Amino acid sequence: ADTVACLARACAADGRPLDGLSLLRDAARRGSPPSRAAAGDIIAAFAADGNFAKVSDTLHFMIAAGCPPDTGVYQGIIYHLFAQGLGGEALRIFREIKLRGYDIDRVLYTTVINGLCKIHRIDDAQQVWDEMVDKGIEPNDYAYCSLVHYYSKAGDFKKARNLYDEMLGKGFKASTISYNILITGHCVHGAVDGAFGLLDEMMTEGIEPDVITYNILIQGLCKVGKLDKAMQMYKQLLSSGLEPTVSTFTPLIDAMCEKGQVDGAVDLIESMQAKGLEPLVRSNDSVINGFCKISRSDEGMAWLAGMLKSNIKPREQTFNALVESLSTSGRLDDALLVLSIMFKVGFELS
RNA sequence: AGGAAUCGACUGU
Repeated sequence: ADTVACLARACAADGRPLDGLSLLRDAARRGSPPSRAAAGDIIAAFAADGNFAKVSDTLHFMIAAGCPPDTGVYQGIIYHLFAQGLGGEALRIFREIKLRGYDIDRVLYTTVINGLCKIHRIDDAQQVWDEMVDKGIEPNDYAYCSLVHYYSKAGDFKKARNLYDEMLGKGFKASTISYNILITGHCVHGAVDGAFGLLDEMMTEGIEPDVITYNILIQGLCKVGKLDKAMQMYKQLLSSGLEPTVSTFTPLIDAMCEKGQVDGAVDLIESMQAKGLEPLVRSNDSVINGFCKISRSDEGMAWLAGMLKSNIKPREQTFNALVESLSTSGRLDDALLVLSIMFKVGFELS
C-alpha cells in the first residue's frame, strides 16, 4: 500500500495526476484505502492545472473510500482557485468546510486573507483576519505581509508601514521579502526616493537585496524616466553576483526603445540571449517601434523578419507603426510587403 | 511533515 501511495505521489509530482488517481482507484478496488497524502497531492496537481472537475471527482473518491480530505487538501484547492481568478468559488468552499465543522488552521486562513487582498476585497480580508484572531490564531509574517502588500500597492504607505511595524513588534523579523513588498508599493507609485530609502534601511539592517529587489527598483526607475540610474542598478545587480531574470531586462528594453536608444536595447537583448534568457514578445515589439521612431524603419523591418522566422507574432499596432514609418520614409514597396504579411496574419490597417 | 506572503508571466485598456 505504501508503494502505491509513493507511486501515486510521484505521478502527481510529475504532472500526471490522472495516472496517480487510477493507481489509487485500483488499489481501493482491491481493498486498500488511499493515503491522504497521495490523494492530496493528486488533488493539488489537478487544481494547479485548473482541472476542478477532476478535483471534485477525487474529493468524492476520497470520501467514498473512507479517507475524507483534511484542511491541507482544501487549502491547496482554495489557493489554486484564487490564483486562477475563481475567488468566488474559493470562498464558497471556505464557507462550506467551516459549516461542515473543519477546524481552519493558520495557513488556510492566511491563504484566504491573501486571496482576498489580491482581488482588492480588503474589508473581507480584514473580516477573515478578525475571525482568525477570535479563534485564538495569531497572524504571522505571511498574514501581515499579505495586508502590507495590499496597502503598499494601494499607495497607502502609512497604513502599510504601521502594519509592518506591528509585525516587527510581534517579533517577526524583517526580510528581503517584506522589504520587497514595501519597495514595490513605492515604485508602483513613482516614489523612487522612498524606495531607495527603504533599500538603505534594509541594507543597514544587514538584509541583502535579491534579484527581485533589483527588478522592482529597475522597473520603478524606468517608469519615472530615470533610465541612467536604472542601468546603474542593472550593473550593480551583476556586480553583486546575482543572476538577472527576464523581468530585469523588460523595463530597460522598453525604456531604451521609447527614448530612441534602440542600439542599447538590442545590446541588452543580446546579453539576455547570451545568458539563455528569451526576451518577451513585447520587447521585440518595442525594438521595432523604437526603430520606427528614430526613422530606421529598414532595421525595424529586418527585426520583423527575424521575429517571423522564429515564429513570433508582433502586435497589430507594431505592424501599423512599421507600415507608417516605411511609407513616410519613401519605402513604399517594403510598406506594401509588410502590409501583405499583416493581412496574412489576420490584422487590419488602422 | 507538507501546504500560505514579494518583481514577473498570461488577458484586457
